[in-house]
Amino acid sequence: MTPCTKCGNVENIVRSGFIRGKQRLYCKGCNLYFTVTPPNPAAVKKSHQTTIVDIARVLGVSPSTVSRALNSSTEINENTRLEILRVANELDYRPNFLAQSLNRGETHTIGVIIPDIQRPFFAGVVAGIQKVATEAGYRVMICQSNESHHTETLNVQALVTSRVDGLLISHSKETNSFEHVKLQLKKGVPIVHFDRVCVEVDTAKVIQEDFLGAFTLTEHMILQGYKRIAVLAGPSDLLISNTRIDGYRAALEKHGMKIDENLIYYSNFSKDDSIRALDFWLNLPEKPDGIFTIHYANGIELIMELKKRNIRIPEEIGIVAFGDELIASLIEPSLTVFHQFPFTIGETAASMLIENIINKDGFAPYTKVIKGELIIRKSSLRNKSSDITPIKHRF
Amino acid sequence: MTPCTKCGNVENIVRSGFIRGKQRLYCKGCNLYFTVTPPNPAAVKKSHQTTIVDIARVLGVSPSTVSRALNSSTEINENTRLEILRVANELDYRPNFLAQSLNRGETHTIGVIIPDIQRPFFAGVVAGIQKVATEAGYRVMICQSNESHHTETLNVQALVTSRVDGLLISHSKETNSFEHVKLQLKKGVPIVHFDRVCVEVDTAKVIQEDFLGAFTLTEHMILQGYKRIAVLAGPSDLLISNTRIDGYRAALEKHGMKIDENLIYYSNFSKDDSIRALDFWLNLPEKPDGIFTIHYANGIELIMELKKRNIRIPEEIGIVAFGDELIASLIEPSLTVFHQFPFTIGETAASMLIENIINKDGFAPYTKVIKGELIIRKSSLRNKSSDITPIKHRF
DNA sequence: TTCGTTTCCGAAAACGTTTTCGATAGTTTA
DNA sequence: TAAACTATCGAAAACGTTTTCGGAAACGAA
Repeated sequence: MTPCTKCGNVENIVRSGFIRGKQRLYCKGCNLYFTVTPPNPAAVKKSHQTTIVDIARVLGVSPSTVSRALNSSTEINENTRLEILRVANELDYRPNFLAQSLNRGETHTIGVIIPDIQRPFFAGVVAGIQKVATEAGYRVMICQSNESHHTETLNVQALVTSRVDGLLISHSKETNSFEHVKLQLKKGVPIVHFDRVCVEVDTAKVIQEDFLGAFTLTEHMILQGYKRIAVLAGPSDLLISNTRIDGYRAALEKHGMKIDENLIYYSNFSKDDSIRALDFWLNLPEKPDGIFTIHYANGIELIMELKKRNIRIPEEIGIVAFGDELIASLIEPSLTVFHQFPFTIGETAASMLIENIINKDGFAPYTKVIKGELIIRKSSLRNKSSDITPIKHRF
Repeated sequence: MTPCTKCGNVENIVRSGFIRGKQRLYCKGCNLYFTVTPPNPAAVKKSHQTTIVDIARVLGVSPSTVSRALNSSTEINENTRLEILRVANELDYRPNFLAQSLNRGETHTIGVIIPDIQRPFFAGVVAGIQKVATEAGYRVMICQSNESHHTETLNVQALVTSRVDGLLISHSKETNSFEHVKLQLKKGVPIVHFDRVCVEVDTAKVIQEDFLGAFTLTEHMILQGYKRIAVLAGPSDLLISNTRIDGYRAALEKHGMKIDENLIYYSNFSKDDSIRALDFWLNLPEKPDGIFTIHYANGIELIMELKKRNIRIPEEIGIVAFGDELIASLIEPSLTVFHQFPFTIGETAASMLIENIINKDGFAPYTKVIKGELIIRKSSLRNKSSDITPIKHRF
């Protein structure tokens, strides 16, 4: 029989069931349970990344000393430091980020939640974020909500579970409750909103000149002689969409034009919706002679659709849009836009977040507005002399 | 004086220097060193995320039991499991990802290195990667090399330090040595290459039909009657650029046309380079009548430039390009392309990598080719009848 | 009953760092 | 020439999990 692992005796051994598939034994003398484990013939030591302990073992010092050398603490002799660094280099030592983060309680990672990385605007923002983050020694983890409220909630949870040091959020167009961000904010997670912000949460924010941009675009049209200007808006829940509509209204009011609610069409930004809006407007007794789209992509779609229908731009219908991309300047006719600077928005948001992370307690949320720029192109230009220079309004 | 912390005696105490700013004492009786620490009046317990230990304390069980309940182990009573889950939910418990990863030795995170997130192709790839990764329960960490070899190397290091479970790489156009990936591969880090792959490293790869696509585009031009077809290539180090040139050569050879090396212009993909190439070709004694660009963006640039110079497309010069974007179909004239499917490439690469991660030992690297598609548009179409259907060549 | 069995749980090690607190030898000061 | 000090190092705790191993009670069958 098998002897007891403690007393080595055989007679007191009784079997005591199976545990995890292995026979279990009990020594009545020693009052000891044990299982018989085959001596594990190939106890192969897993080849692993070299650790601080490896270095310590090589040099016969303690792990603490190695840690001190690596972190260039003062409490270490210059010669041992050099020696440790040499060995570390020799063994291609890389600190284990997980262990470091766990110990320090910070990951030096920031989480980003955007609706869709494939939209050039957000890609630009991400690039800006990465630039600033990298320079400050932060990693970036990106999640896409795909314009879904639910996915956005999951993203927030996933990033918090990953213990990111802070969160950068641009909400999905669906999002109409903000409990998921409030919860994290209450827990002390630094959060900065950008572009699609929400007012009911007290976070730092980076926004565009939504109101002024819309105002400028609309006024540009008015000065060009457009009489009935329609708006292709976004979802009625979306803040930036509403702010832009407000800018549109303000411009009309300033110039004493009355506002026709029929000309404001709420869409979900999809191409189908754009065409539905167009159909709706063209069936109106009084058709619009100009269209302002909240989202530049819809402007492009409308241009294509109008061309298909042989409606001349800008003679019969003029078009202006919020936002800009290369394609807006290359399409025929080129699209008048209120140009935004996504890269700058990303840079700004990232540096605000890092500021918040570093100065966690003393940080007071504030809002920063990134300036945009009216770019007049052919899709709206009827009267070349009157309005060739952008109007500079500042409220 | 201060009494000894051990014997409580006062007479044997002598001062023994300062350490970290605080007076240090020595008890000769006890042979004990100690420092006087002010009792720390406000020992505020940091408000922290609830841990497994918190839950354990609440219920009077051990942390191991909580862990088992959370991981739905079998070795736990159903009632205690439910109770633990209830408390965990009540306290809004989130497992600490860092601790989990450190313990398990895997992060469930994959690292992605791309040249530039702002290029629609790579944004599409990233979206595809994210979809597959999310479904498989993996997080994604994205780095941009900005087309710099050095940055790419740093990216690899940063991701490995973060202990990602695997790496997805598309090389920068500058990269001409691959030691940084070889090193990680030797360490056992699973790596999958996509698009801009490298042959000298034995990794799984996802590539496009570079050869066939170029061949198809070139043959299309030949069938359309083009006689002198130029190529705007990429950097001469870049593999995919060379493969595409090979496809071009093969098509010419197949149709018995001789290859003029003057017509192959190596560029770094920049707009300036495109225009330089055009100038070069237009000053040739025998000008080209067709241009094939390795990168679709250069095709767009050339169309704009040719229009500016009042050179008719495709009558005087036709243009085809590798790669596709919305803009290629909207520009006037629309651009004939070999369409690629970035999203599919991302999906495929991600699932190959995850396959590699899961089956680390048994994984044999293989290469997958994502099919493309010839889309004939106006920029090359001279003879509408002869070549209206894409040619389907499969080698 | 009595022994083999199963079920459920706790103690403790482990993951790789950083950090706190002491300890020791050598160095300076009185 | 002690006493006070400095420079440098090690031991051990801590971060929050998971996992291994063993203990104890309850259960089943002979």
